[in-house]
Amino acid sequence: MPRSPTSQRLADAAIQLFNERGYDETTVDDIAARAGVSRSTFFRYYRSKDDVIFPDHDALLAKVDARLRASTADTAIVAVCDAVRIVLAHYVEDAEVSLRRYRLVGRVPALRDREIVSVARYQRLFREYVGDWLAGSPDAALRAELMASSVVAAHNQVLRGWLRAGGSYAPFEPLDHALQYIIRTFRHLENLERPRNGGDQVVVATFPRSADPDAVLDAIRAHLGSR
Amino acid sequence: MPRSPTSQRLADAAIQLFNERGYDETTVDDIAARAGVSRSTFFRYYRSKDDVIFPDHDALLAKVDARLRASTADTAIVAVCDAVRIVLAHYVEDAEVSLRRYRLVGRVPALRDREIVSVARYQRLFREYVGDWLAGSPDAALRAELMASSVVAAHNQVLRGWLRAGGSYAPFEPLDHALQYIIRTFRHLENLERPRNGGDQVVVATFPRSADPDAVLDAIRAHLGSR
DNA sequence: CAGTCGTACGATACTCAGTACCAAGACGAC
DNA sequence: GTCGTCTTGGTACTGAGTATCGTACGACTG
Repeated sequence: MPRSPTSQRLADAAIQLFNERGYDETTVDDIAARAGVSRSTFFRYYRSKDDVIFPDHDALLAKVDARLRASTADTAIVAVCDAVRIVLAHYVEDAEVSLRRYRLVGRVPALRDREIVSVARYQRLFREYVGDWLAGSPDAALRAELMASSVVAAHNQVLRGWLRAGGSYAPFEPLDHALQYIIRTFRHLENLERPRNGGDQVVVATFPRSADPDAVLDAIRAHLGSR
Repeated sequence: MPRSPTSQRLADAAIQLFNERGYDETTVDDIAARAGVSRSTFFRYYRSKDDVIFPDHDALLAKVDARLRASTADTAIVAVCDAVRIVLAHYVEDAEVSLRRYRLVGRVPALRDREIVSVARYQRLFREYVGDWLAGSPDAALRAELMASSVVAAHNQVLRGWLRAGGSYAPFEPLDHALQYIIRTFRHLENLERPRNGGDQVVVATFPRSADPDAVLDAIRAHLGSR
């Protein structure tokens, strides 16, 4: 859906004014005036003053949700990692807007809070998805929470790096790198949680050939932990 | 610091009214009136209307920060896991208040958002702490973000369970259980990240003896991943 | 062309959170 | 007694967000 011209003019006016005078120093009347419309019209297009900065989160959330539902991945964590790519892709798509918003949000605490809340919505979506997927398995809720928060954290980390660098590279390899961390991690966790079907499992640790034997023993003990 | 009587009366009045009429339907004037003070006085004790629900987050944050600085743990993740206990302990300490707040926050979106923002502050604190600790090691920022978010997620998960159960048990064993997940996980991650000093390392995968050979190959490939 | 219906806009008025400022009382120190 | 400080109340203001009404414009129909 192509945004209406009025909506676009309002967004442009808002960004301009926020950069000129700052966010708190800009009133909705100012924005409306510069866009050449009335205050009423502003609130018809945006529910609140900060909505003009975070417009399409709802649509993006819906897209992510759809992707999750349509996923054919064989693991919850893989499905979520796949879905989070959509989010990053969306930021990269109009890098201009993302960068302007990033610089603005960095200066205005109220907007930072608002962004945190938005991100939490994605995390919640992931958590519920993984929770359904794992339903019944031990510690399902906990693992769902951990997976969701990890994926979101990885995404945020990569996104922030990309934004700080001014969007000067394609951030998808870094994202995949980070997500590999997580996938390996949770595959590892699944192994930890899978002493079933008779326990006919061989546990092996890997060490540098030069390692101190005592260190090896300590590490093995730690690895086995409270299993 | 024992809270002043006026502050206490205001908090009580607010809770009462929020439960009677709902949060949005209660004005600051109402609260002040029921507490028998003026509106001005309310804003002297609480910066905003929702501050009356989330009072001592700043103090708690400071306590957590102090604990981190004083930590003698040998691993960043252990230090953070230790620090997060303070937070849970604080909730458990006055379970009454925690439970009332929990029930209220569950019904009021604005308060939920506010709580999310508060939690993010802890996460940020953890992230910076771990980031400093790991400074220089590969993927330090990413790992710091992951550790911080995981610890916070585990804490939230345990806390929510405890609150949902009406605070009917001591939540510290569940917390330790969850934190064990994380500590094992990140110890694992450190191992993955240590193919240095010559790379004279043997990589070994572990599988049930009954596993399908193709599945084994796939898993090994995935495990090696982008290493 | 005339009538009409729906939509988008402007204008006004209102509620309420949050800020700034000032005046009055309480209370101890001296 | 008086001075200074600390707390409170009162008053006025800004600005976000809501509700409502009237109206102009265009489209569609007869």
